Amino acid sequence: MRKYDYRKIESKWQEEWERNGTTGAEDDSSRRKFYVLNMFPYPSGAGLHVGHVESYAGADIIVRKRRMEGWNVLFPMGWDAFGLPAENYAIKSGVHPAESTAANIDNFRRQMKSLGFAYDWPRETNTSDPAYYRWTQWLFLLFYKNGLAYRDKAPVNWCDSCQTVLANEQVEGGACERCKNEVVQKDLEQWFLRITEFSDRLLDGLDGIDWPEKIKAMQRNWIGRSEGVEIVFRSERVRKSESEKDFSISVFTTRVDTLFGVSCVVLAPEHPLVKEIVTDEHRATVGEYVKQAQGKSELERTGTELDKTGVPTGATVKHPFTGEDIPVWIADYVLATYGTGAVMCVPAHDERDYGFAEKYGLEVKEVVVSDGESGKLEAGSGKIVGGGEGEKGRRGEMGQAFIEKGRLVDSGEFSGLTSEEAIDKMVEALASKKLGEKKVNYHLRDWLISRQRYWGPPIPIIYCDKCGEVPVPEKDLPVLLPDDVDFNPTGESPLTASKTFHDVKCPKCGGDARRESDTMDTFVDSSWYFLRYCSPHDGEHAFSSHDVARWCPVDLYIGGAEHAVLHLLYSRFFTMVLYDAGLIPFEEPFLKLINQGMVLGEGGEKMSKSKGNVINPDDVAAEHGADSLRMYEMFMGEFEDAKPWDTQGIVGVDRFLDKVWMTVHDVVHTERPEADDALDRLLHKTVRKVSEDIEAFKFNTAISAMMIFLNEWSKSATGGRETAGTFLKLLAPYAPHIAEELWHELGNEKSIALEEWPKWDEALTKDEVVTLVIQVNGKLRDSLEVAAGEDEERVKEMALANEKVKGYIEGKEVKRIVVIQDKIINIVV
RNA sequence: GCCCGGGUGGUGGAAUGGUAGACACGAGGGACUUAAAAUCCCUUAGCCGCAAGGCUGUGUGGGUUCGACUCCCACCCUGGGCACCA
Repeated sequence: MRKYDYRKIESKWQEEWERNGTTGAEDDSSRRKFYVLNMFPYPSGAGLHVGHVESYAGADIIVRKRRMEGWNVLFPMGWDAFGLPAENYAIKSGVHPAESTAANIDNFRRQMKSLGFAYDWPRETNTSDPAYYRWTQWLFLLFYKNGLAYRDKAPVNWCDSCQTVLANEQVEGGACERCKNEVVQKDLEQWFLRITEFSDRLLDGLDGIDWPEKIKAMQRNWIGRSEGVEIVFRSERVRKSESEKDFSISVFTTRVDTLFGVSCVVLAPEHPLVKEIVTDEHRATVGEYVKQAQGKSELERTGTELDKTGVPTGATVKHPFTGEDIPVWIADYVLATYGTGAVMCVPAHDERDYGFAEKYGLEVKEVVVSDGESGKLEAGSGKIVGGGEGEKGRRGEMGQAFIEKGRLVDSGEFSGLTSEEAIDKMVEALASKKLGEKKVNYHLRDWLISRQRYWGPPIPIIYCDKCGEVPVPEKDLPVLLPDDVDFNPTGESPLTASKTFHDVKCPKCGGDARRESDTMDTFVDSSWYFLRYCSPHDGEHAFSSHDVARWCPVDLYIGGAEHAVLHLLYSRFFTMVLYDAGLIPFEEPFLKLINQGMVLGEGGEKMSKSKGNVINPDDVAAEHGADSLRMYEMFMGEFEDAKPWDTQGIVGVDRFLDKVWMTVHDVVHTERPEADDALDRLLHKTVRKVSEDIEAFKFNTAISAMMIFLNEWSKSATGGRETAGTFLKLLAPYAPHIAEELWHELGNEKSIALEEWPKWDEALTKDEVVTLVIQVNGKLRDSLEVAAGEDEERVKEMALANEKVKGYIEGKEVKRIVVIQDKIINIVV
């Protein structure tokens, strides 16, 4: 049985706060601003998840405390409302995505309000609202005008089950991140955003922002900057027939120092030179191999690990230094999309090359870079031999290639140089022959934003037979999504089915034209939503530069880590583009990022429908109240760690809140004296602990401190209205409803959310009497109660006079006494 | 393979060089009650001991230090991310 009716007081105060606009940001530039943002949710049919609650409650606590401290805080919420699930639901049920999305949003909003999150509701934003996506389209045109949006035919990722192309970032291990279906490569004409132009800025910017190292590392890896050398291998071939022309192959390598170990040059099967260079003798086998490689999915090609396949082309190229003939092969372990689509194969110094060379019995050149200890590769076998003991033997066992740097051997004029020196010298030598130069490559690809689906913002482009690609004039925005469409996916956008949409007049020449029928990736919507919140009702601009300059960048961004190389990378890219366009005065959108830890099921496994271990926050709130739910999630463990749900554990928080209720009521109804010295000191300690812990996101230990205080206070006969008021202010960010109710029962009129955050007196957080631990040789033997700040000599005397201590030091020589003031004394004998 | 984390009671977790296990759950015992619920009080790392007390203990093995969960080295296990990027 609960001690109070949380249902009644929670809904009462939620209505009251909404009526009085208690939680809004103010248009007041005289106070310090603070912009806290939760990643906005996709409003799914399943409603809010306890993981959402974790994230939102953490942000809400920070926000409420900062507001009480006098900051002008912006804390908005909105909906990432476009996306596939709504469309898939429409295919199944016939309900229009706009309709199901609106219903889901209503449910999400109801849930959020029922949990008392202090969002600035008048700023609510919905990406599927024409008033929003009009500006998403406007931003696309801005990119287009600046040469940052382009259409290109390229091999792209296609998901057959979602019936659309995907960005590289949306492919996980060769499968669609959404449906886990295998992704295939297709050559299609698609729209791209030129994110690669920002590779270095996206990389460098990471150094200046306060984000988890993990996310930064993921972005660095994803951008994948790699410095190396592009080497040109020339054919200089002796022509056997007219069809055989001279050619040259560029390869990219980060290890030009191993150039004297090259066994062959390997092209990706898709490399454009393949058809040109293959000799008549090998044309059939090469053609067969290329066909077979293209039939393989990404998953098959990358899944085979070290089992390399390939075929020779019959062609040869000249080694740039020795002039030796180097055979040219094709193999599908070489990626067409990275570097030049061709590599030099150096079996002695690269494990993949080693595997390839071994399989096909290619000539394996001996080690050309050595650490001076390792043995050489045994001619022909490729095994490292003659290593001897220790280091060398170990390396031999692990086999294969020596991939570290060292000193060059058997490398002509470069022999004897270190790898680093050799790289410089070789680049110089290659450059003078025009056979090579330094080159930087990136893993990052341009962002493919076309989607062959309905429920997204239409790409504002018109194709005219006469004028070609024509951007929709700004005055004609938004390009509205039509309603007369067939949702069943056919591989073409459902928008092509709409005649009213598809057939238009060219804005330039007035002739017959057709609209681009693809929509944009929903990640485009979410790349700028944090700007829209600053002036959500602006009908003239995507955002007001004035308001954005006031509120942005976002000071604190809280959300899941799953967006590391998606939303979090794209938003940074958008921000840089808008900065360059002179529209915003900053280059990084989110100064500090915190990832909440995942809330796991009771067994410690991920919550999932199939496991049947999903906890519904509505159920928990109905049974325990919103305050208990919020507070329990904060108490479960460290905010950033994954933690399992424990249905039994929440009663601890119930009991705590009940005890708060009883204790404050006792204060209200009896004439309790104000806190005595001991309780007052504990209160000051608690104020400090809670204040500091909130700033450090250590909500669990802040709650623990409040529990400790309450346990003492409820037992004490002292601690009146003043104590109660201070305590309730500390509690208010965590459990806003009960705090508000009791605050009013104490006789206050104004909302506790508008009160001032309590301060602590540093002197009162220190005890007058401290427990001093006595150790002998580092082992705990006894303790002393002494006045704080007691003199060191005096403490030593007391310790040596201690009866227990005497027993341990009797007959031994005291070598040293270590005294740490007010903490410990260690006697070394 | 590479890059981040993490390993502490029956459980969630505290403690970032100074009394390991705060706080909470669970469990055991007691009070109140005709009874139950609720509440309150006590016990709760392990081992030895009637007790006073002692010994052991933070994944494993070493090291630094008066003192190590905390710092250093090596290893084991585990969660997550990336992965034929040349």
